[in-house]
Amino acid sequence: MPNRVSKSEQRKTKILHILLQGHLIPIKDLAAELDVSLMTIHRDLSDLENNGAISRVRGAVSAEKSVLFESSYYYRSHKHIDEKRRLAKAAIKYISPGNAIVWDDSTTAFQAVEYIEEVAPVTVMSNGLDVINRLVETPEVDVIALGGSYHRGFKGFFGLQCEEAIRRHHVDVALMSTTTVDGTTIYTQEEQVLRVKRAMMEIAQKTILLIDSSKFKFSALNRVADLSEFDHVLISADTDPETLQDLRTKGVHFEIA
Amino acid sequence: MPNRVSKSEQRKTKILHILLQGHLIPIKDLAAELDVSLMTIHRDLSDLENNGAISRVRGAVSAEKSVLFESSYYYRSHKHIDEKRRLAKAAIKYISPGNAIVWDDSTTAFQAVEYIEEVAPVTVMSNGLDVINRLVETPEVDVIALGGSYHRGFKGFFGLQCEEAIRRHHVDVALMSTTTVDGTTIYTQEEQVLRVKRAMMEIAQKTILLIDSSKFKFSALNRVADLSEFDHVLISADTDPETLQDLRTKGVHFEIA
DNA sequence: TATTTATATCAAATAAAATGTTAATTTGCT
DNA sequence: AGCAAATTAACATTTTATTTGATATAAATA
Repeated sequence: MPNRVSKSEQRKTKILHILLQGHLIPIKDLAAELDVSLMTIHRDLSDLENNGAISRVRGAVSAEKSVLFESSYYYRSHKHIDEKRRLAKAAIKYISPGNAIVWDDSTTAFQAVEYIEEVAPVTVMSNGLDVINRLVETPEVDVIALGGSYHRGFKGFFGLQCEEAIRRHHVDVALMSTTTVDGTTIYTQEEQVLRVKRAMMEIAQKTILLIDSSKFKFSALNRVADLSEFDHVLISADTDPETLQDLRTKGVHFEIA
Repeated sequence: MPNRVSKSEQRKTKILHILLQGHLIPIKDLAAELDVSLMTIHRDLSDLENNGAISRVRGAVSAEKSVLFESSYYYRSHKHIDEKRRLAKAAIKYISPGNAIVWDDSTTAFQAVEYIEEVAPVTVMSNGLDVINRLVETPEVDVIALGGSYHRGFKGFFGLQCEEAIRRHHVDVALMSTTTVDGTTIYTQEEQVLRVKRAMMEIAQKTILLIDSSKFKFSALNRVADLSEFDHVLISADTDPETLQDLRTKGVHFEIA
């Protein structure tokens, strides 16, 4: 399966990368760097601005602070896709036909949409708009949307309404990812994301955490959980061996995918 | 703005029309009637089946009973678009910047997405997936998704979860449509749709009902409300004058759009 | 006002989706 | 089982939609 990421999405991701370097970047420089017309850059910037990822002043742009934590959708979405897909595929084996599953808004969990038909029929509950839109096309899957306030940066629904919607249910499996891992603890940057993840963990019989190799590099504000709280922790085979060894030393049980 | 309805959607609507005539129609006949290849018809039928609109037996198809009430998405969606747009546009004037609005999953209310920017910023709450997907692209609009179980026929979210999500809120305006009008009473075919509409009416300061001319022709099972319960009733100018006169005689206050 | 930046418009290029042909597979029947 | 019809799969072709850049227009800044 080839990469299905459009040129413009790739370009927007690159723009964010560039903006993360310096403070205020002239728009002309972006056009030169990415070798497209000014008009195209303007259009990209307009999209990014709509997603709350950047702010524009006349002639220049900068990244919003929240993007600095690599949590924004554009920043997350098109990196390490192969890893994420591998992790998602490995997670599928913990799901059985007839199960109800809850799925967070992470791009890692999203990749599981590709494999869900293998274990259909299932009921999938999610707060991620992309997940919902995709599964709605899959006849064997019953979809439950967790409502809430839409967050353009995460392309998902959050807030108290979402948390209450989660707690109305009980599911067999919770499948989720995280912003970052430090030691044996996982963290995320935004409180509302934390709350949703915690609620999902509470209502699930079995919890599965997917960690791609990029998650070991950053730090974030809010503690979500300890790795030991998950029934299955799946870590990408691309992860630095030292990191893996360190986790083993700390007594973490995990599976490599 | 030209019609933005794809050929295949138009064809699927035609297929449903044909199926509503007779009982069990041979697939070959459909291909001949619509002048496309068998393969294309098979693909269309597969889509319709996924939406729960038809059932297939080997060599032939028939419409599902629920479609007979014209409530299925395909059946509803591409008819009387101009009327619906006019109604939606007329309804916009009851919305002010800063308002919170709730919007049902009707195709009539959906048309209001075209005009919502005129009164932005607003907060829009809806159980219709198309509405949500569209408004998420509109920067000035805060979107609240009402979650619930996805119904493929209506392309929306329903059930107790949805109703509870509605009742958590209070909004300035509720904008909705109906399946049918008989006398001064509006009806709908499915109980879960009824429940959602009633909940929306309860939480709104001001309720607006949009009725296009086709709504006066059918009958349905569940009483939703009386026209007098709405603050504003907007009726399409294409409606039969006798019907309008009759409503006036019955003391209904409405506006023509 | 002069100059730069931003947006609108439209035509060309590119990408995506729909369609039909043919081949393979499945189904229902005897 | 074996046959015929129906369905699905695979792929080439066409059609449609989206993206892009050139140019024109408008808005902002100094």
